[in-house]
Amino acid sequence: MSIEKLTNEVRREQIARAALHLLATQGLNGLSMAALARSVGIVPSAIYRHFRNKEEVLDAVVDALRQRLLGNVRVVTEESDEPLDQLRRLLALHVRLILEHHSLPRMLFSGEIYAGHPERKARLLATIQAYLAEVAAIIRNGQAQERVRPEVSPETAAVLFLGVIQPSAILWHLSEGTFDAAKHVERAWPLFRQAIAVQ
Amino acid sequence: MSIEKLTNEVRREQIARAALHLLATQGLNGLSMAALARSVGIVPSAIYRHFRNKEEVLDAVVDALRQRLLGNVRVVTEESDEPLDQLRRLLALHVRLILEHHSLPRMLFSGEIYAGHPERKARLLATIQAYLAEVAAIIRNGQAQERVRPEVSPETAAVLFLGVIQPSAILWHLSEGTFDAAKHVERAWPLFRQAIAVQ
DNA sequence: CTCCAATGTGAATACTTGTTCACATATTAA
DNA sequence: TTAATATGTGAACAAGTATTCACATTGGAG
Repeated sequence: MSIEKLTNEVRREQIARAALHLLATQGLNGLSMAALARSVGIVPSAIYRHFRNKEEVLDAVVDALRQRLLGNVRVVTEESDEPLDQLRRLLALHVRLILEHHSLPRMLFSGEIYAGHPERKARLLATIQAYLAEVAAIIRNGQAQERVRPEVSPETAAVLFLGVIQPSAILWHLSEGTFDAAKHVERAWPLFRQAIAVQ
Repeated sequence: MSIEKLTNEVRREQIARAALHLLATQGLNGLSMAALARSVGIVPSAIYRHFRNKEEVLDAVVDALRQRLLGNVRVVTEESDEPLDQLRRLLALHVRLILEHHSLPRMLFSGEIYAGHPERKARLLATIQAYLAEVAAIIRNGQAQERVRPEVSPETAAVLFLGVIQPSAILWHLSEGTFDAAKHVERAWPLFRQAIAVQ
């Protein structure tokens, strides 16, 4: 009956990861401090050694996800030079993010997480807009290389890019995996390409 | 200090409408029986004269929304014969639905409402799939009329159709109206059309 | 090895949750 | 007008919420 003690840094990350998982599987209502503590094997009050309150836990989750999203953009711009190819790869990475973290991206984009909390709401909007800006930049670059039609609005196309992924994430989650998100995105990509690419 | 009494039918609808509004503005967490009762000017226990429990309230909300969604499809098929025109109109109606009911469709499609409740989860999936099937039917009809390219998968295109609307609904809600959903959809429509239509 | 700060515990806090029940009032039918 | 029924009230409920606090235990630095 020995109590295992972990250093703050480690526990903090462990808690954030568990919170992310709870949020993805059970929704915001499922993320109680009690449930969170149970899922990492400690007592609720112990969480407060690592986080000031629940707000800080949620902020950590949002931060973690923002890093993953923007990290994906960095990866594809390093892997490829061709804008349309970059977008195709980004789509695949985003799908993998969804499959890994269950439906957390769905949650991020659903806005459930911020309900009634204007401060985090703003941070969430900023995160999504940062991601959109990166996608728009890729599309703008595609226009410079004459791969994307010039009359296409990069901002509009970027939002539509999100639309390629998001509904499939929801359907995948709702159908408990029956709906194949990866396959859908694979099929939707040619449509998106047709929507923005030259000829 | 006279207590106003309404007939079951009226009160039921009033409660369902208030629940819908609470859900749209505050999220699932904001929809407590206490808050719901307060918003219609009665005491929490009085709700149980009209609904067996909270489940039944949520079911009523989902039902109301399903009727609106499928009703929109019926409207556009009566208003127009040209499939692409039908889709354009359906898009506009869906946007109006979002603007009216704040972000309830966002919520429906986000899956927040069912978290941890498999029975309603299934009903929700069925609702969305019914809507998708209607959209796919329009697209299939478009292929028969040689307005939509034959190699396009109607099911995939229907999901992408959702993707035209959904992200904009979220951004509109997150940005507190700063992001103009109607304008985005207006601009995204030519892209979607380009994606599926014959040139 | 000893001591101390860091980490975990369990009880207690005040509040909110959904729901039930006996009672009161308003509306409707006889 | 009276009686019956539908609707609303307020108190009580057990369970769950986030959070605080005094105390116990651990791991590592001296």
